[in-house]
Amino acid sequence: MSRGFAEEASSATGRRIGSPTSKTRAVIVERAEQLMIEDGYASVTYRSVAARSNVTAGLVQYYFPSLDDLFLAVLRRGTDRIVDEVRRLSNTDAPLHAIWDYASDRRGAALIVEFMAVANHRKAIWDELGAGGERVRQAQLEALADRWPQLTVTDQDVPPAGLLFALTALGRMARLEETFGTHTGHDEAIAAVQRLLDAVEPSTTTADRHPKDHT
Amino acid sequence: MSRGFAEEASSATGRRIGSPTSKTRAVIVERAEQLMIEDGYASVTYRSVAARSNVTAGLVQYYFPSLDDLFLAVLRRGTDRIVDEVRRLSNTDAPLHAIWDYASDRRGAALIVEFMAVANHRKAIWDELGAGGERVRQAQLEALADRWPQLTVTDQDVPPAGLLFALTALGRMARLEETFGTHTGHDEAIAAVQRLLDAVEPSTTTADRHPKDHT
DNA sequence: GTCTATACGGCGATAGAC
DNA sequence: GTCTATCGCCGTATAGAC
Repeated sequence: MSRGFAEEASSATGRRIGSPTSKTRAVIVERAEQLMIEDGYASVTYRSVAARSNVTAGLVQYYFPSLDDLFLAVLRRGTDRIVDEVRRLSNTDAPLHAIWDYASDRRGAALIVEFMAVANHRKAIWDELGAGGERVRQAQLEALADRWPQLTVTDQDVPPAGLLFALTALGRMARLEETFGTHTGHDEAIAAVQRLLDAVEPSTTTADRHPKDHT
Repeated sequence: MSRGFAEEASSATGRRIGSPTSKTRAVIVERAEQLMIEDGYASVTYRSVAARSNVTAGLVQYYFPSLDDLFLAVLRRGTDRIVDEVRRLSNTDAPLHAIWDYASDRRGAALIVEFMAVANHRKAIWDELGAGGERVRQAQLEALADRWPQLTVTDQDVPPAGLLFALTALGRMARLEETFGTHTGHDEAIAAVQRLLDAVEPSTTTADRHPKDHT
């Protein structure tokens, strides 16, 4: 799921940049993602990432001339991983349950908040986040559309894309609000979704559904 | 809609703090909110707020010993304003439409992203954001519960709180994703919501519904 | 290609003078 | 109430060692 083009955020000064395939570089991206999840994006500094990666701050800058370049790398790696996982999970015979599980993922919701915050006023990351969102949703839609004729959606004439978005919005927002201590209405709405899902997609496969976390 | 207690975020050092009723203070809070909406919370610095308010950075710090105190003041003022507005809007004979309009507000979605980002790893703001979310939702639920018996919700046996959350989640998430350029499924889901709303709450009142922005 | 050392202005925050 | 001086950390840039 690599992309094949660069599109860096840093200014076009004549500085040298480390190889994209460097082992050190990969470690830095991984540690930066850890820091971002644990302490928020504001805690991702050259100095803090360097300390976690056991390298110097200058070396981090060698691979990522600006912090935005580092955020972009973390975002891309994450999106690629998610698209792969969505493809894998959706190709079961319970695509709707898979979508719901993905939307209800806690770690995913937390990372998305961070990236929305980072991206909100930085164009390069803004673009990548929007494109990444579409990439994921299109992958989901593809898997869903394949199975659509076999599903018994009696409820309303809401097309697959609409149902996909609705499930995503409900799951994500519940997790988001939950994070901040707002709960009113969650149980009632989630119960309704579960009922709908189980009616449309009888659990012929695994018994343990709706895990709260995954990688 | 004031709160009546302080609960500051700043450390309990023995520093002097400006009066909460100061005119200068009110100007600072207003300018800080402007900056936050326009350029994001990361652009809210003592120096930038001071410049906008035509005072020195030191004076801003006299009223808000830490930046968190300033964010808290902006958040509280905003929540109070929203609760008032929700109370006013919900006491029409179309509470569901009012909820939907509120959830679909663009400015609201943008501010919430900013505050989620600020609050994510700062306890004092985290608490206030969660409590504020509940305050708003309870106000909405109150208005909705009053009219619930008169509404013809045929769809499923989803209780008022669940419907309230679902409408909020769908509207907010659509606006959020829209901000970043993700659109797939929005039109389909929103059309379904509109159909549901119009069926349950026939438009006996105003004709122009679903405004995209309000204060 | 990898990596280090150093410098600069802006930042939040503190202490204290007017 | 208002404002200044100061401190340590930050992103970023540069010059150069291996």
